[in-house]
Amino acid sequence: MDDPFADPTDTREAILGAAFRVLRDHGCADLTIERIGEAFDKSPSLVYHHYDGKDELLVDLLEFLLDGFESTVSEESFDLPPRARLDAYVTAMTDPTDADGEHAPGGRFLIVIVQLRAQAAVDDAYRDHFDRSDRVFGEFLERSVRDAAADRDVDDGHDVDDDEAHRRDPAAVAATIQTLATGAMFRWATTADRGWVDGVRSEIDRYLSATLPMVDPDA
Amino acid sequence: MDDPFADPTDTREAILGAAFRVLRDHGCADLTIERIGEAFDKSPSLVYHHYDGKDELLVDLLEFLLDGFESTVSEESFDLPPRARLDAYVTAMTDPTDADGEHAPGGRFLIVIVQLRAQAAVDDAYRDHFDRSDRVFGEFLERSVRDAAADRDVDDGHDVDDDEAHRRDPAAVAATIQTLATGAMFRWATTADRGWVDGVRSEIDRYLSATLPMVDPDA
DNA sequence: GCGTGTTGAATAAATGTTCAATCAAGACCG
DNA sequence: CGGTCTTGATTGAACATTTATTCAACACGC
Repeated sequence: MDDPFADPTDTREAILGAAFRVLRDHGCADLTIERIGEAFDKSPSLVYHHYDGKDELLVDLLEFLLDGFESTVSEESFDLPPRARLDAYVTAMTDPTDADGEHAPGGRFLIVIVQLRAQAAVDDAYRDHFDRSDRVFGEFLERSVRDAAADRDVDDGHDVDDDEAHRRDPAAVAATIQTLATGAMFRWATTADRGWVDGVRSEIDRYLSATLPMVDPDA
Repeated sequence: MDDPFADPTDTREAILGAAFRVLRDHGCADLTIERIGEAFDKSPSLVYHHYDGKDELLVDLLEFLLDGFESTVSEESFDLPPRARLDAYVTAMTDPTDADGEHAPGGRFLIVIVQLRAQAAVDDAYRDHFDRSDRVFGEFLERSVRDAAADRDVDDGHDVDDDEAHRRDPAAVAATIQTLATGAMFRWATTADRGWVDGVRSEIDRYLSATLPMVDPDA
C-alpha cells in the first residue's frame, strides 16, 4: 500500500491520510496545516475541529501507522513457518516495492516512518512509540528465531551443538536481523542507490542458514 | 566528539556549530535562523552576511559534517590492520559513547546526521550527499574486507575454499556491514533502549570471523 | 577613512489558531 | 407529512505569532 489511507472511513482518517501524503512528498520541514488542508481538499480550519493542534495530529498519525504496521506484519506472518516469517519481515523492510501487491507496505510508506522516526531523536513523545514498536518486533523476531531453531532440531533429528562456545543467543540473532532491516529501511528511504540490496539480502539468507542451527531454542 | 565545533576557527564555522547544536537539541522542525543566532549568541542577521539563506547553510553543514566524518574514519583507520578497520567502523557507528574515551556522549553527533539524512528522503540536494557518502564508506569497507580476507589467506598459509558455492562476494559482505552499522546508528539515535547493542556487536564479530575466510579477495 | 564584522529595527510572508456563520442530515414533534 | 431543532461537518475571514529576509547604521582594527 503506497497509501494506507486509500479509502478513509472517517474524516479523521482522511486528515491523517493527508498528513501522511504531505510528509511523504515534502518532509517534516514543510508539514503545515495549510498544506494538509490542500492535500485532502478541505479547509485548514477543519483540522482543528478534529484535533487540538499539529502535535496531537502527528502523534495520532504515528500511533495509527505503527499499529497498522505491527498488525500487518504479525497477522500476515502468523501462518508462515518461522524461517519464512523472518524472511517476510526482512523483505517488508528491505525492498517494499515488490512485496505482495495489495496490502504490502509500499516503499514510500517507509519514507514517512523514517521522517517520524528521525523526530524521535529529539522528541520524547515520539521516542516512546518507537521504543514500543521496536520491542514488539524484537519479540516477534526472537520468537521466530527460537521456533526456527526448534524446527531445525526436529528436521535434523538431533540436538543442537552442545559445545557451549558455539551456542548463539536467540535474542542477539533477532536483534541483528532487526538492526539490519532497520538499516536497510533507512538506506532505502534516503539514497537513490539500490546496488546493495541484492547482496545484503543474500548475506542475510546465508547468515540465517548458518546461524539458526546453532541457536539454542531454550536459552 | 560531542561537538565537532568546539573551537571554531572563523565566524562561518561558528555559525555551522550553532546550527549543529540546534539540530542536535531541537530537530529539524524547530531549526530557525533566530534559534541559530541564540545558539552562538550573535544576531540572526549575521547569518545572512555569511550565507545566502537557510538552505545554503544547511547544505554547507551537511558537506562539512560528512567530510569530517569521512576523513576521521579513514585517516584514523589507515594504519590499522584491515579486520581492525572494520571493527573501528562498526564501533564508531554502533556505540559512539566510548569511541575515544575523552568525551562522554559523542553519540549526539549521530543525532544530527540522522536528522539530515531523514531530509534526504524528500530532498534531492541532500540525497546526493548521502549517496556519495555511502559510496565512499562502501568502497572503504569493501577494500578492508578484501584486505582482511587476503591477510587470512597468508596467515593460514593456504588458499580460500575453492568451492564456488561457498565463495562470498566482498562487496556483499561490505554492504551488509554498512547496512548493519547504519541501522545501529538509526536505532541508537531514535530509541532509549540499548539492550540490543552488545548482542549485535558480538554477532557482527562472529559473522566477520566466519565469513572473511570465505571471501575471495580477487572476486 | 575603509573594509569587515556586527547589530537592531523594519518588513513581508508564512503559519498556527480562533471563531462566528453556513450547510446537510437526521431526530423529534405537531 | 411538514416543520423545527440539533448535531456535526465545513468554511472563510480574522488574528497573533513566528519566520525569513533586508537594510541602514554602528564598531573597530588597519
